[in-house]
Amino acid sequence: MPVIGDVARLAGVSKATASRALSGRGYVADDTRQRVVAAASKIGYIVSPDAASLVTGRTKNVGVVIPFVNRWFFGEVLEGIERALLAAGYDLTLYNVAETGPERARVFDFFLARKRVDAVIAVGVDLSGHEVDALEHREKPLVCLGGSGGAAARLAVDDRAVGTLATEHLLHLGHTRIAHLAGAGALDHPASVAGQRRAGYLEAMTTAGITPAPSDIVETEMSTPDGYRAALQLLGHPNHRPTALFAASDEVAFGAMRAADRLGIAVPLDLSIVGVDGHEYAEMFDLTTIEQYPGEQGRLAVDVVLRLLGEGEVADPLPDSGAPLPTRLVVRASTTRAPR
Amino acid sequence: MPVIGDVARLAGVSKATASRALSGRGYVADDTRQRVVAAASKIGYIVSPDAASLVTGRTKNVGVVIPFVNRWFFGEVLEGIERALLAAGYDLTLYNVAETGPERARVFDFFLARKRVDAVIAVGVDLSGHEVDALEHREKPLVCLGGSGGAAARLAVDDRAVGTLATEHLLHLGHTRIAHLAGAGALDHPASVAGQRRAGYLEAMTTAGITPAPSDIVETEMSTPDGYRAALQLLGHPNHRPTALFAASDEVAFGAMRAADRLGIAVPLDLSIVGVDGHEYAEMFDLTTIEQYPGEQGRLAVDVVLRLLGEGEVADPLPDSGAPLPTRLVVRASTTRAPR
DNA sequence: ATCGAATGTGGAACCGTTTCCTGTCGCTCT
DNA sequence: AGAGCGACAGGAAACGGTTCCACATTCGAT
Repeated sequence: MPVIGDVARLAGVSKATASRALSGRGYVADDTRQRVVAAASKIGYIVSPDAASLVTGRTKNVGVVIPFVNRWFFGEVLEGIERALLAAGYDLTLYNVAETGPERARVFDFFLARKRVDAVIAVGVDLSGHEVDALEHREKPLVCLGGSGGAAARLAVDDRAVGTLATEHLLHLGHTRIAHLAGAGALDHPASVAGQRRAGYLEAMTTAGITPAPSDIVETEMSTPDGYRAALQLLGHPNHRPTALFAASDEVAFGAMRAADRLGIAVPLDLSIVGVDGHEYAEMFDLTTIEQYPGEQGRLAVDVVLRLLGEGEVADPLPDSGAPLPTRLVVRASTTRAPR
Repeated sequence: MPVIGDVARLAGVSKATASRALSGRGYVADDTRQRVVAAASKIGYIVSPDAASLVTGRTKNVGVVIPFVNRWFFGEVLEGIERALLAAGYDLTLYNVAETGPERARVFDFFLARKRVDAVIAVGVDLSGHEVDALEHREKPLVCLGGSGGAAARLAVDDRAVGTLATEHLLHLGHTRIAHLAGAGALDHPASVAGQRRAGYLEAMTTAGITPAPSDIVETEMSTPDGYRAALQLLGHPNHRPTALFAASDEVAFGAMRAADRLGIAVPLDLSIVGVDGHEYAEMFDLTTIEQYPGEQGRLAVDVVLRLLGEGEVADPLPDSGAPLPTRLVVRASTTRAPR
């Protein structure tokens, strides 16, 4: 395997000059540079990133910690991040970390603490103070996308407003008995995505002067199968039933639609359903939803990270760091006016 | 940031001994090791993987190239790989590479060619000879999971048999007019997953003495929305319709079920549907499917990779390298006897 | 008692880059 | 004409580990 010394010899220059010519830093005469580049490509030279980052301290690699890869939202974010990072010449090291536990601690204390990543993007994970400190102490920039606990740069949708908006949409349609399939984990972290959406729901209901029955709020994982289960539980009592349902995510909503179908409840005639995410399937299922744009969010997170790393060329200005990420209510056929 | 010299000094030993004590290679007296370890943890020492891999030539990092992260099958595989790699102390660098093109070439010629990964796992990607060579030339082990073109270690389901099995299931139920929603890309790569499943379907039909009408084979992307579109096209002519449908994947099958619902076609009364994958939602949708176990497949791929890397501790024996990965037909309510 | 192997430790070389420091030009400015 | 500066190139010192080699000790076997 050729090394830079080989390139230098072939081009008739010193290692120092070869390095400068290839990296584009420092003064190199134009024809010299050309000779070096030609020599390098001739013998198929490729720099050793290990050697380079050993001396520069930069690895051109960012770590992504993400609790799921197989939930639509997270998958989209991951794709967005990957694409943007690749375009910037960065590698992406994936840490799929869900629950708290020894495995998670190992990721933070061992994997991320090593010098292998220049920065970390945490998506949808509720970081402990200890975890944030560990990163900060190593001087690794940290960007949080959603989730909670991050003291650092944070990008997030206003999930409370999302919850309010979804609920108000149903209220405006005349519904009063509005149930909520709430994302679990809300209790541990009231600041979490699911907790915020639930808070927004409660706020809208309270503002409308309605107190939801406790049995009208059912916790569920943010998945279709569990949404199905939760919806069966919620809708199982035929005598008195909600006329509308705010599902904490589109995937939950799909499960609820399936449950309604199974129970012979017509959507939207007997039950209006609204979800959150703008899932790829939402259009097919005619689901009213509050869209967010996870792929774009991932791209944005990369923008911020690159800026934090002093990668100068990023042209577009930073989005107002405080401002929440955009969302949009898309009304489809799964919601309609409340029956009299 | 502490370096190994600091640890050595604090423990009163040489760098060499400290290194041996921490890595567990070579002879170190037991009490010496303890002193070194204590010193290391006291000052929070963590090895620099760059420095280590510079000299050893091993990075403890494997690259995964995968065309989608947001299709269920691929997401599951990725999760399985991640978990297994993490457990073995390896990092996973993700390359989300779909189409052929300059971006893909860049991944293979630049990213993967550098010394940053010890090996590559390619899942579901049809590798060109050039791409395989590039890796081989750098002496990087390559494990292919599904996909085609890999000359190297390959793990795969027998997708032709899967196609046959699914079709035979429908034939046994008395169906004769059996349509197929075929995964696209089959033409470019007849050896691809989708191409094999289609071949299996054709084989079973031919064996049964049936020649499917060309309009009964519709190509679709392996996604629910596109399955929906394709099924609408397939089932749109009310006069003569298939009584059964073999969808190239569960996700396609879900789209087809939705399309049937939309068209007022009852499943399974008017139309039996069988899919492939064992998708997380299959049970909820009562979908008959041929399960495969992508998470497990990912774990297996990691096993093979680790073995190729000479990671000795992996206890369980290699699965017979030629043998196809396991699958299982799971019959649910989406298939039933053909109407008379 | 002697020898060889096994065990334990340290010094120094090495991995492949980047970058600091020097040094040589050739040019412009005073 | 001499000083000063910018462009260019090379030697050598890092970066932070691992491992080869040499050397010292202990111990069991002959």
